[in-house]
Amino acid sequence: MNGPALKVILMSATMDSERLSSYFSDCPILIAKGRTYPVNTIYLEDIYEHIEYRLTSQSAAALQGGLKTSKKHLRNQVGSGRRRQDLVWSGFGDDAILEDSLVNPLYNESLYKDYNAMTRNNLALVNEDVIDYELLEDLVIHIAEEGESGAMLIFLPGLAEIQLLLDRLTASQKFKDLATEWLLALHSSIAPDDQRKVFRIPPQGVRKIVLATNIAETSVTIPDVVHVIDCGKHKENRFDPHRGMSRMLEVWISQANARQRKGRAGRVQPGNHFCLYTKYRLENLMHPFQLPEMLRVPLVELCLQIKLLSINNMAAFLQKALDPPKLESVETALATLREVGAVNEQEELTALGYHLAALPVDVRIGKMMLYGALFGCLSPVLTIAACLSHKSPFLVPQEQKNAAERAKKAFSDNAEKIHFEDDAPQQSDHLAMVAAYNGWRQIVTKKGAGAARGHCQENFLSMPTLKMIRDMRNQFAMLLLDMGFIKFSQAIDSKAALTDFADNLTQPFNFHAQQPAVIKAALCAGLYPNVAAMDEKSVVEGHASAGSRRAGLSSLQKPRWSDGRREVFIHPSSVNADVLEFWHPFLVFHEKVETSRVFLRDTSVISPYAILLFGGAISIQHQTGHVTVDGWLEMKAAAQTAVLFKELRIALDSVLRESIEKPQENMSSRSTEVIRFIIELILDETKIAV
DNA sequence: GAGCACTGC
Repeated sequence: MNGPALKVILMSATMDSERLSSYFSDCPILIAKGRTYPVNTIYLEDIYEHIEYRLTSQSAAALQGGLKTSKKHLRNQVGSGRRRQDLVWSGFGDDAILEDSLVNPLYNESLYKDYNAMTRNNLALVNEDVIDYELLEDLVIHIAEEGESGAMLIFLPGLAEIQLLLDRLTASQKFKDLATEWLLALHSSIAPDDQRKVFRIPPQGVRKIVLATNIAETSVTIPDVVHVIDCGKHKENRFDPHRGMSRMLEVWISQANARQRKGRAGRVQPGNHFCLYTKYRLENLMHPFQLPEMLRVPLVELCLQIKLLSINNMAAFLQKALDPPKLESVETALATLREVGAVNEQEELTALGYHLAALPVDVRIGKMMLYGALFGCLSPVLTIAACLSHKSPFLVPQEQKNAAERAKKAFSDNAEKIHFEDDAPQQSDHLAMVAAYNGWRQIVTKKGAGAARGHCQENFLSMPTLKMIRDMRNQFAMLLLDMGFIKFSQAIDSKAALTDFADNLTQPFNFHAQQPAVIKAALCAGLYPNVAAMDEKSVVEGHASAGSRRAGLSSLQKPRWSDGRREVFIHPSSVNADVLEFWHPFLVFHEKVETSRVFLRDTSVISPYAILLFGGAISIQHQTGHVTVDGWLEMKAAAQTAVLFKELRIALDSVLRESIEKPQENMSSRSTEVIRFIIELILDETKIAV
């Protein structure tokens, strides 16, 4: 056949067609697009030109100061009376420095010859890196008063910014005088029912104004939008392979994002796209496309899948990708696979790696599921796995924040005392998820969907998320069954009985499903080395009797935590955020994200036993009676106890190897004994004093 | 004292 090769590419609706075309410039690509109307673009300079707005050196200074995105900082930035003070606080105390910093280094007089003096003044002073809420407010009011009818859609980077503008508009007298507006927020953490409100059509004479994140860029389409206001920024999650964690950064959008946002205006009639950035920035400073995903995310799962294809030279293979990742990123991913035990020192896929590749989850979550099956706590571990890989079922409606937090805390405190045999507060976000899911599941089966919906309302749970969690649990359970990790005490006779079999508490894989200590041990075994330890100075021996599990560690102030390399913070949404007294000085977590600080999203307090059994290398300091795990996790233990744990670890490793290499076969009686002994140890820590 | 958004085996 002659002529250019024909390439057929199936595209999802959200794929960036223009970026794709740029990759395949050698052959024509036909792109089908929905019908749209022309959209008029109004840049920052045009906004300044057309609305009465003067950026004074005072207000510009406030914009200069607010480079950080913390909420406190956001609030300071927009407060009108305290700007001078804020400047001092920001380190701009000296007026001479202040004046210097007010000059926009990007300002190019020659570009704006045809604009009026005030516009030029504003452009010379403005710091585009900071969102100007005063301008935003004026612009919204301007459009509300004079713009043609139709909904307004405002793109902002995050929830804090949405709330800030919402508060500003509600407080604005001018805006109140209009009294004909619908103000709505759109964000992924808003309950689906509230999200749906953005689709309603307002009555004649009322204008709908939606404040949204980039959820409205592709995921949610509001048909009647006529005016788009684009602040030009969004948040991006970037994985830093060097530090081994993700960071949420507020960055400039790309030209492609800007095009997509603009397109949100012209779906029912010609529209307007108001940009809070200059034409110069769009054309010369913004990247044509967003940083490709392969360069932003951890490559662990991708590398595991590639290993499964028996491709040995990982780095060379990935260099063939459209956007080859950095070598460092590949190295980090391989190091994680080695750490988890999915590949050996020679980088060959192990039996464990082979099983993990078949599970559609993060490798550590996959490992946690295998441990859950082996240690008889499958049901709760599947729930935790589903929550961590999808999303938490807990809702936090802004208006009922405190009540929602109390509801979650009640699940963690095991308030109903029906989910776990241990009735103590569990200090665990993960066990709160389990309690919430189990409670919901019981109500669904006993009283039906209607009652369950009421239960969700009362307890601030998301019904769609719980349903998704249920489906994911079933999927995971079927995969584990196929692999041979799930064994029934008596054969299941029909396919129907397999539905929700993972919930069956009479089966061996669930013998310990109601014992928090066992579940937490499985968590630690899977998620390790994602653990944090209380700062030495924060550890104060508690009031209860020594040696007892209830001993507790009390601290008058909030304890400080470390991941071994830096100070880390329990995320404020965690049930452990305000706890002063912990059962043990150790936490296990799944995700560590840096925003304003390094936060641990979901945490569970775990005992030193879990770390001794499932953590890294144990080293014993015979003289001092201290044991160190992985060189930084320190605990007190008699030398002979530590030696016993070291031996137990060797026995456990061989049991795991046996069951992972031949999951279909029944475990040898010795292995069964080892597992039984370890579970006894986990359940009754007084057996060996640590 | 804080939460861009998707997807898939």
